[in-house]
Amino acid sequence: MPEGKAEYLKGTLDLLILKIVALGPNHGYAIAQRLQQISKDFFQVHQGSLYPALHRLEDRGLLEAEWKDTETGRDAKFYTLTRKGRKHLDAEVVNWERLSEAVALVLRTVE
Amino acid sequence: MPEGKAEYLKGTLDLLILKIVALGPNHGYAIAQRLQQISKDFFQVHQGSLYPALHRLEDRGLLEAEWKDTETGRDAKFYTLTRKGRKHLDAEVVNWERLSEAVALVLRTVE
DNA sequence: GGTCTATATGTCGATACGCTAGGTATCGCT
DNA sequence: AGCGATACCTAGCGTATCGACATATAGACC
Repeated sequence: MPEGKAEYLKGTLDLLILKIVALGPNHGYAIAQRLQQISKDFFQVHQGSLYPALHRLEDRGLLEAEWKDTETGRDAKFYTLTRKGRKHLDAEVVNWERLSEAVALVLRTVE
Repeated sequence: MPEGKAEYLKGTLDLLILKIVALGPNHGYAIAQRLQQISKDFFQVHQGSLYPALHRLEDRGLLEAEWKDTETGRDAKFYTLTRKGRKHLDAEVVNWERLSEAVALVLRTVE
């Protein structure tokens, strides 16, 4: 129920994360920030959604993780898109386009 | 995992059902058929998803049910959109537009 | 030195949704 | 009599997201 806050990631989270990582290797916290920023605050990924999602994607071999220092000298886990992840991302993008087109078809129906 | 079949209703099912019923009162089985037809076979609502969704919407006061005869003389439960359901549908449409616009924003990012 | 905020990662339990797989019954066709 | 399509339903499973919590460090401010 969208009481109060109305953000719902309806299964698009994996797609969005993969896309952000495709822009360049990044760590979880920064991925969430970029997502929020690019989407003009529409997407606010909570930590309880973010980290399990990243682990899921890593387990499936779509992302690779490596501990590195950030610019501020702190440790963070940087994720990189694997070849498999790139393929999956491309497929998911097509999938999303088909889905949104199908929804648009239904919503446009007036008869 | 979308192996084999790739249909996924990711939380849009309520929206789609409300929209179909908004076209005119209808019963469950026919709603699923119209949805499949309008979406050019993209959406194939399984009965295990369909009926619980209808009950959910009825419980929330967004749909009203009434047993009536179909043209073929058989009983079927016809659903009608309530005033509350109409409001909810309108809000959900706006919500969907915002969501798909936000996803598009992310997917369009190239930098 | 102590406190606070932002950064950064993680887990746990609850909740909700869609799917698979079953079940019931009626109608029309062959 | 048998079959497929119509029409309704439930139970159990997997899984994704959320809310709340836990942990730790760096920098700023007093």
